[in-house]
Amino acid sequence: MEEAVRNQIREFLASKGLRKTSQRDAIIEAAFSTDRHYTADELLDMARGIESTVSRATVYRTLPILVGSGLLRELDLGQGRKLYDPNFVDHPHHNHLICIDCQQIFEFEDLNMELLENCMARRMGFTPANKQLRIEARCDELRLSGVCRRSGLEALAGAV
Amino acid sequence: MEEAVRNQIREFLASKGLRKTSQRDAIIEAAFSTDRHYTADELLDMARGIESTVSRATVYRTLPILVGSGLLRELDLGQGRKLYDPNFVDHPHHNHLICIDCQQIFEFEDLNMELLENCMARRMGFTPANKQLRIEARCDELRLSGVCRRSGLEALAGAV
DNA sequence: ATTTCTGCAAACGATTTGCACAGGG
DNA sequence: CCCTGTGCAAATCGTTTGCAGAAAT
Repeated sequence: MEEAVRNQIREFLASKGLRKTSQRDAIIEAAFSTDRHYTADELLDMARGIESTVSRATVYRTLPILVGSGLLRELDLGQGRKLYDPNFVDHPHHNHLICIDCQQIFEFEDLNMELLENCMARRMGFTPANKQLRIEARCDELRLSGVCRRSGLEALAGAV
Repeated sequence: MEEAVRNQIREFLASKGLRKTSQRDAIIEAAFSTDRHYTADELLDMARGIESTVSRATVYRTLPILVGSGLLRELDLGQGRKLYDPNFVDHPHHNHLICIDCQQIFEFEDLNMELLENCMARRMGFTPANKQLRIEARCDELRLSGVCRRSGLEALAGAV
């Protein structure tokens, strides 16, 4: 976890009068020790690797705090559970493409899209606060060659 | 409900060997009798207005069929429950702006955005199948004048 | 000492499912 | 008749919450 992130979080907690506990520390440390997406439960596992007394409830109570700090992003990609994305600071405007074939999530950024979204919102009389674009798509390579290097998946015969 | 939609659904059910029942009829009739978004539970209420024996289970079992037919769109706007949008046929590429102040959902379309999304997906080696853009935003009018004329109005905006 | 935090377990709410019966073809 | 469709109620699953004790300030 970067020192800058650690400091920002520390400041945020202090500004809200929130206390420093070993459980929160462990959750925070775990939350920013990767650049991959994770679920609340996966974060629980990671945090328990640092501090074994962390409970699921505390993870669920801490996540909204981190999201509120602006350093962690909450994603709902429509899979029945939320994902958390610590990659938010470095890439604040990234979008997500979900492969229908292998379920992998790919991040991408595009300045034009970002501008266009802001433009649309303003035109309607709003100031955008949070945007999420989700594209579900099929892998071309899998369809054309039968194999996808990204996933190692092989296409079923006859699949379109 | 438009006759064209009714016919398309009828054909779809027949092509899948699905039977015609009074409950399904009522659900289908209800599903396409409005152009507003609704939840599964709201659809249950509407369908019961037509055929009182409709159960929640049947609604939940019928919804995926309608979505599969391509005439009804499933939305997950990150509110913990799914929304269904019968407006899909007329406006296949619309996006959603959710007002943080009044929670109203506004639909809008933009050709450039549509093109850009397709372009991004193809550049990454994918063929897009389903796209969903969600913008959460604050109402400028409410912020500036303290009142929003839209609040209390129809949620389906005429924005283009 | 005061107040926030915590773990536990129960509660929650949308959705799914097993079952035995109803009803469409 | 056969087999799909149905209602009911119980099960699921991620997430939230009430409570009493633990810990931070």
